Amino acid sequence: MNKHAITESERGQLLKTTLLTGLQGRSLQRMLDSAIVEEREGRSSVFRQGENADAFYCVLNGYVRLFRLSREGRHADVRICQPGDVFAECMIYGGGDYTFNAQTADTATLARFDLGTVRRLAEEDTNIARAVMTCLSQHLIDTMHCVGSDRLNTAPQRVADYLLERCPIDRGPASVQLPFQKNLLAGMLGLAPEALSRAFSTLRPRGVTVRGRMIQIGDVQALREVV
Amino acid sequence: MNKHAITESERGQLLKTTLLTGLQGRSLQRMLDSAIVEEREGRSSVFRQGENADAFYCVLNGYVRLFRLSREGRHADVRICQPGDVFAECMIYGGGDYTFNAQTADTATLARFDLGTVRRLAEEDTNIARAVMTCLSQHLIDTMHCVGSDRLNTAPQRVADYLLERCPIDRGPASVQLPFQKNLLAGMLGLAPEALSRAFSTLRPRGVTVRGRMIQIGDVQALREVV
DNA sequence: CCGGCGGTTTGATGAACATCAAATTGCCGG
DNA sequence: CCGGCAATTTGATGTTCATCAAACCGCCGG
Repeated sequence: MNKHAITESERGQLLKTTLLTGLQGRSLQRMLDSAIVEEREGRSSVFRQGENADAFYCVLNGYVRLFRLSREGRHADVRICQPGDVFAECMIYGGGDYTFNAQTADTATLARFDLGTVRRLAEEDTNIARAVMTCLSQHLIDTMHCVGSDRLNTAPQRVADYLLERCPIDRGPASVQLPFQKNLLAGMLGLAPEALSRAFSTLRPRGVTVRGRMIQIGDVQALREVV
Repeated sequence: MNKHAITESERGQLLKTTLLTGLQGRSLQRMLDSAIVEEREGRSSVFRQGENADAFYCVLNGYVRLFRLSREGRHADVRICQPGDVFAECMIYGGGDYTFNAQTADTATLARFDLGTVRRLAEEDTNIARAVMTCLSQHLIDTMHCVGSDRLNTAPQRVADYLLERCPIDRGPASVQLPFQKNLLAGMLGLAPEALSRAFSTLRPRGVTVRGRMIQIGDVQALREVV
């Protein structure tokens, strides 16, 4: 793993993250100054469940799986983080140990923030406190949505939801390019990879065709009926 | 629904909520001053999904279901709130509309906080900001735990988890008194009531006996093996 | 062009859980 | 103590999804 201070292009990516967007001037600079950039290999562990929490992260590039392991060794993704996402920021005020594992899915660039430092900054600087609260709030809303979605919708419905959410248009045909392996999408939707594949098959009569990472949607309106 | 300013005994209960515990002095007083207490009947709707969000709540007494409805009318609980819990606080900085429904399960006493007012207080008062962040963080950690638990554990394991978490002791026999109907427990664990009942049956050979709301555990150690 | 490898799909099977219906229990007011 | 109602349990059944195994595909290095 390669650690270094922040470069100009990384600065641009950091500005797009849920945490730093909305910050400017002195507040922004303080946050940027406290960041350390890490270049990581694929499948590298960022932290493990049970370890003492000392940092949280922004994803600049690549993907990170957050997951838990059962005693018997089964594996369940809790969240898939993309560029722009922030993770483990709940530990700033959550204290104690990490409650899940984090592992890069592919080579990834992360910005690391020290928990204590940011906690101090948040207490001094109202703007930073607001940024943290906004980030936590959005994250909580998303996670509650995830619980509801898991409990309410079947696999094809969750897949249709995902596709519709990144559909630029409202009606007629469209195409969606998956930003990562189907493997990760399965984890994001709480499915085994096989189940994702079958969910796509189920959607085929509804006008969804799959070619690698490229998904063609015959009619967006029609797909909306599935959900 | 009966609305009134805060009484002395309600004050005591509010102090125990995730949000106000940790606050004192002037900061605490500001929050208390902004609260309105609502006495509600059972099954009364606190707010609905899609409505413009203008308030969040602390539960002083009784229970509140947070749930989503599918288009076909199916129903899924996202969270069951108990006395001491705070809900919809993610809207302080989440903005926009409520993303789920809230309904009292039984007669309940809630403290209502105006979103705009508390947002303003949080910007002025570092202590209040810290309280909000702590509350959001804990809530987020719990909700992520819920996602992982739903995806990783079977019904009997989730029930065992629940029982063990409110078990005062570490080994030997114990008993746990459910604070509410099994109906609510089922919703909390993401199960149909029938599935909860069957989960208890599954645990019977492991030394768990059920008599109404009173659950007897033969050996806590043994139950821990189930998880 | 060939072979190999990882990711994906397909097939077969079983476990877990929802759903519907009916029996049972618990609880409350009379 | 007796209904009566709601909550819970039990039974029967079907759906959904995980799991294991095998086939398939795309991609890359030789």
